Amino acid sequence: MSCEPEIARAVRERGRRLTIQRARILSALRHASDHQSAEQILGRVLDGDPHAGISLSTVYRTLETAADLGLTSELRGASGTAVYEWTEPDAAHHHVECAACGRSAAVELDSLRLAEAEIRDRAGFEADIRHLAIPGLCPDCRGAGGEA
Amino acid sequence: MSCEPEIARAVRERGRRLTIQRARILSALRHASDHQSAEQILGRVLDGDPHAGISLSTVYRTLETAADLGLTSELRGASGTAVYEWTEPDAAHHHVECAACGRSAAVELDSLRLAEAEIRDRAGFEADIRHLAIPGLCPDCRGAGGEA
DNA sequence: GATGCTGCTGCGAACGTTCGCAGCAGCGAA
DNA sequence: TTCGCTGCTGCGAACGTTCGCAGCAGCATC
Repeated sequence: MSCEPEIARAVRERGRRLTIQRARILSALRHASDHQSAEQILGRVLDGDPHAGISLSTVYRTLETAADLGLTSELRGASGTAVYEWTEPDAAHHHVECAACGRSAAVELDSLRLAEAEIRDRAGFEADIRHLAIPGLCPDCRGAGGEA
Repeated sequence: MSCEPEIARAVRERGRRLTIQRARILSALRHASDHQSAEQILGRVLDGDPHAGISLSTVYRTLETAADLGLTSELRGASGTAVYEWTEPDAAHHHVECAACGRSAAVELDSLRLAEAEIRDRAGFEADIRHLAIPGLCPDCRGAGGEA
């Protein structure tokens, strides 16, 4: 489990170095079934090896680097705490997050491709809407009378 | 300038209290020409009256309350620092922010209304896409070869 | 105008995240 | 295999933001 050739290749391919810390952090995130906060990821790494001696700064930096490489993506929900997930290349998707209970769901939104075109036309910007956290209300909280 | 009847009405209409602090903070944001960070808003208030004695906590809380009332909206860009703007009720719009230089532009995106329907159909969530900060590259930075 | 309820405020501590720095270690070259 | 460059790391401080608490003050009522 110290190898993960896919990770190693992806990191080195773009001139980045593969350190033990990066391998462990990315491996932990990859095998997580859910979104993970930086602290949770560090917990998982230290769970596997309490002597790993990895700092939270390194987790943040690794996740930033990995996002840059397209391996992971960051979501900043209403809670304020950022969560991270492993990005399967073929699974472009978006997240809706309930403003009342915090639950989130993944949806693929074709209409956002139109939005990219709209943005290019109207503002000249090249938008990047591959991952987006959209606020809303989940079915349960809608039924319960919203957030009020 | 201590009155601003529109603000007073909007605040009281929903059972909130109109305090001097709220009036000053919201007035400052309303007359700002641009997005303002919490600290900038506090600066503007203290500029007008150095003895106002308003704390940063109050600025944050007021902005949260006002967002709840629909008077203001919060944007969390890539910079990490939240900025706030006065919300004209008829000017629903979205923001594109350049990941390279930080510049931002406002666009109205009709396609996002489709996205709301898509989200309702596929996830059952009632999405709220009135204000959204979308990452991207501005025309200048696109021309300059992007961020790579 | 005086009174009471309770929502709002200032303070300071705490949280999650980023930054600067000195030293370490991955990777290519010899 | 050894060496050197420089990208990466751990540490700790700093940043922007949120939270808990005790006291203050807006507003309704009399």
